[in-house]
Amino acid sequence: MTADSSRKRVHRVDEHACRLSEVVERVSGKWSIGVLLAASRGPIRYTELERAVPGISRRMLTLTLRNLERDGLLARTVHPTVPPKVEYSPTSIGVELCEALTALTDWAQRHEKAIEMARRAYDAAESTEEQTG
Amino acid sequence: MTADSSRKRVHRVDEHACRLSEVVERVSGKWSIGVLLAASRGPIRYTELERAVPGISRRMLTLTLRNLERDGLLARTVHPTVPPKVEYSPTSIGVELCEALTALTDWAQRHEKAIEMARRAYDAAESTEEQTG
DNA sequence: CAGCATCCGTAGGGATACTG
DNA sequence: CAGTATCCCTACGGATGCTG
Repeated sequence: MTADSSRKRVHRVDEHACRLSEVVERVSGKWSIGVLLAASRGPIRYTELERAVPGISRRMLTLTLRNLERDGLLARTVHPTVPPKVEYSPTSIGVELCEALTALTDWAQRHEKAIEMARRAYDAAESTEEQTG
Repeated sequence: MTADSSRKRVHRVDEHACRLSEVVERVSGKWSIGVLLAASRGPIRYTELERAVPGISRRMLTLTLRNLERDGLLARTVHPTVPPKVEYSPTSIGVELCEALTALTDWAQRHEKAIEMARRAYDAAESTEEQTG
């Protein structure tokens, strides 16, 4: 911490934040994580994914797959047979992303109790405030 | 990889995916990352945040701060002076989260070119398909 | 089987005027 | 200064019928 840096340097956070936001947006959305992880196991078919990600609709499965494919995280392979067979596999950068995401999973596991308590405390404080007013 | 695990075990992905989704949801939303990182520098005031996160409205700044505070990632300190002074600081788990997020930033930095190319390739393929049809 | 097309509801977010 | 309250709008996502 230099004398200069104490002058409230807001800058430089931006590039970092921007890059990070893009990654997060990539895996945000209600189903992206589920689909990505399910497909990260190796080749998996459309209908298998549908069962592997409970509650997802065909529409959302397709949309999510297209997005992941577009970003190069998943590869789509069509086998020109009848009936059609389509398989989704993780790409190398898709696998790497999953690995990077484990840092978040670890964090979540370490602090899930703390977060739960923080929420309870916050909500409790909110409702007592209403009583006071 | 045991013989058993080759039997397309879809299960167990779920817990992992679920935990992960919750973390991602926590930092998803258009402004969460920006605010979190800006505040992770140490105590910072409301108006300073407003400038540190360009483009954010008061409404969204407040909403984002409340969410981060509720999850215990940020702490809010009110100094009962006039004019009022409110400072936001990262909590320990907030700091840890930022550290965990660097894994994603690294990934993004390593592959930003590849992603860009994947997108271009995908979009190009899409538009040529339209021509063919 | 693996999608695409359509309709529709909700929640996230933008702009901004007002206030303790 | 540090918010709240209000209005509005669009993008995400759910449900479902159709098709190569």
